[in-house]
Amino acid sequence: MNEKLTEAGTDRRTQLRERLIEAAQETIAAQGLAGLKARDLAVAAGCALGAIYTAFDDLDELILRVNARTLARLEIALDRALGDAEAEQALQTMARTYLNFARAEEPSWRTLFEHRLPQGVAPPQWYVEARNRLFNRLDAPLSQLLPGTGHVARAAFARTLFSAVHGVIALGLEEKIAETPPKLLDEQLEKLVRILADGLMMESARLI
Amino acid sequence: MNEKLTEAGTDRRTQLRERLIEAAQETIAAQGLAGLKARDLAVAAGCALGAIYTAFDDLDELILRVNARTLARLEIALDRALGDAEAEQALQTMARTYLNFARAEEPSWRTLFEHRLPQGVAPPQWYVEARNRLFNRLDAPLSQLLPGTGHVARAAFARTLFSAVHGVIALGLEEKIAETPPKLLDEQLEKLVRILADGLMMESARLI
DNA sequence: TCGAAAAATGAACTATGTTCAGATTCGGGT
DNA sequence: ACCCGAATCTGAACATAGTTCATTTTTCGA
Repeated sequence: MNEKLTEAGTDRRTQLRERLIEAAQETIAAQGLAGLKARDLAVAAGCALGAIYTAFDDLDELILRVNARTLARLEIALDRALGDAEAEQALQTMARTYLNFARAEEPSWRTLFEHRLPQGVAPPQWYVEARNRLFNRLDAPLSQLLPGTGHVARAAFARTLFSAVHGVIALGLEEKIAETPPKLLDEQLEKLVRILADGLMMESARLI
Repeated sequence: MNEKLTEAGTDRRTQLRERLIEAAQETIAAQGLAGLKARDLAVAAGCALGAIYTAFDDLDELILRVNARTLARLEIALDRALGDAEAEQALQTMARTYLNFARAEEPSWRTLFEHRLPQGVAPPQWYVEARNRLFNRLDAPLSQLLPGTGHVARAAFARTLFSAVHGVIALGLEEKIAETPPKLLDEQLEKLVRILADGLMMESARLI
């Protein structure tokens, strides 16, 4: 009967969920969120239209699952690129890796931010946590550039830095036609991070 | 017969367009883009459902018109706040004003970035221009902080700065439930701009 | 082997943007 | 004042969505 809800399992229900997530991921990667249609999804996953709703409450829940996987791939890319570089170099590498990821998986990446839950519905805890893990990646380099800052303050500023870099990339890749030329975007992002790192050093010097 | 297409005019067609833009603006301001429904809009504007499509090609065009007005209000807010303050102070004021505007008109503001045209459709020229005017607001303060930089390079970096600030605000106001506390967002934004201004001064000093 | 519980099915329902054939309104010419 | 053609408006009908649920099919323990 009803197995533990948190357990992975391999029963039919779980397999169906997996096939649906897989199919939705492929559609989103190829055509973006707007290309995801319940009927097409059912065909791709080899199930009936109604079966989608036996595996998930609605498409929103499914999309969140796809987003979680996109976040996981992004984390892997960041960890790989990071290696051991330090301080400003680490920040540069992470920003650059984030840009590369956004370019390589633009529809999936954009879906992370495009998708909105119905008004008043909060994203589930597991999703919020997955998102926050991203910001933590910035903690190490920041603690080098801002020694002596408290953990909480650093976490807050990590989020701010991430958001700033994200903003530059999100708007830079926008407007498919008159998009910022790739080379220019590369340069601008590097310049922004350099200026931020310089500013952080001054901030740090000011405290001494 | 057919008057010039670019002329404002006050014929029935133009009045209908105005009523529709007005009604759509109110709906978007109150309920966001997702709250905009063709049928409700027709009722609000006092016309038949089909009449919407005699005034606009589709809802996308109407939404762009609403966005243009939101941009215009944002520009007014920036100009008012700016006055004559200079350099870092000007940047701080603009960032702060942008945040205030986003908070005061969150659904309208969010619609500026949430709305996506169908794949492959470019936004009309008049809309792109309205958007770009925003970035130009940053040119004056930047030319103080980065004297001797060329106009083109400054324009590019103005866009980058705007995007960074936008990113912090956009992600900071997200997740209605676990949203960043307002006070913290205020502080983070100020800190980011201060660090950027500091970094810009170092950048500038390096060139001498 | 049987029967009840679980799972799957897909037609039907709801909600939404868009179209279009017909009705209505408008304006100029007589 | 009247008519008629052009412009405009109308809303039922259509197309496409997500979602539901009565029915059918499958599963599996007794």
